[in-house]
Amino acid sequence: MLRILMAHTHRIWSRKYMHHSMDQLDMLDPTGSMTTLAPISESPLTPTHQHLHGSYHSMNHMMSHHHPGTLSGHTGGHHGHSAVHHPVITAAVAAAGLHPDTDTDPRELEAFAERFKQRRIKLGVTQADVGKALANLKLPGVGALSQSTICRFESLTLSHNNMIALKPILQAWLEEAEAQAKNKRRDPDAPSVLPAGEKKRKRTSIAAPEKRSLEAYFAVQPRPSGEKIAAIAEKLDLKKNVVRVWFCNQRQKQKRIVSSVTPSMTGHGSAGFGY
DNA sequence: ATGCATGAGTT
DNA sequence: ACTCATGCATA
Repeated sequence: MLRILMAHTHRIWSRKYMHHSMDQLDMLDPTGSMTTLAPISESPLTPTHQHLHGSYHSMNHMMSHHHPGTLSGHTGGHHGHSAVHHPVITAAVAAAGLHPDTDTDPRELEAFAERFKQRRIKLGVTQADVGKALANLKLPGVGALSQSTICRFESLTLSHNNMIALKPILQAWLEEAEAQAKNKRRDPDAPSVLPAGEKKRKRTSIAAPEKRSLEAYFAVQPRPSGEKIAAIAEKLDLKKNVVRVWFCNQRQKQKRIVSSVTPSMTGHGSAGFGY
């Protein structure tokens, strides 16, 4: 939790003082009138990939998007300072038999995520395997999950609430898997054959220079108005939607337990500061 | 492991 | 138009 609080603090700090090194912020004017959308030193060799996605949209993708039943009981404020953290309240709740935040405690989540990964690997199971296995677990309203989600769970790159919702499910799988491991098991997987004739959608990629600009804008105004988004989009020569989504995703990132901003060292209990 | 995106549910 | 959980595609 200490790490989280510190990371959070740092984040605030960053946004407040970082512009000493970001000259581009001069034209951001988060207070409204944006008459200063002047040209910033942009790299002339900026490949624009955004028009790469012609029509990668097939109805099938929409339909096949099965939602395993949103298993989220997100009741507002999932931010570190819930009343249950108060010593007195915690004691009271504990006395009442209700397990307070033994389940919601970030440290517990972190500890579990690590144990989970170790034991999963010990079992010789991949993240993708776990995701699929969850469906076979047949828990109420629990379907399969992607490799992405399992990975994010293990690396704590999910929201606090998301982690809490997934923990019991993954815990159940782990126990089941280890139980069977004793009885020795193993079966070859089914060959995943993609439904013939499907256009794979292309992932639009935002070039580094544009990304840097977006980050600068975000530092000043994480939630730009539609108009500003449009202006930024035009200025960077990106589609408005791409910019809007970028900001949304950026905001989501901020809410992750572990801010993955440093692609360097990954997943090790020692001084793993995200930043 | 992570970037860009979708879609259901909110505000 | 946003938040949230989640995933395809890709580095």
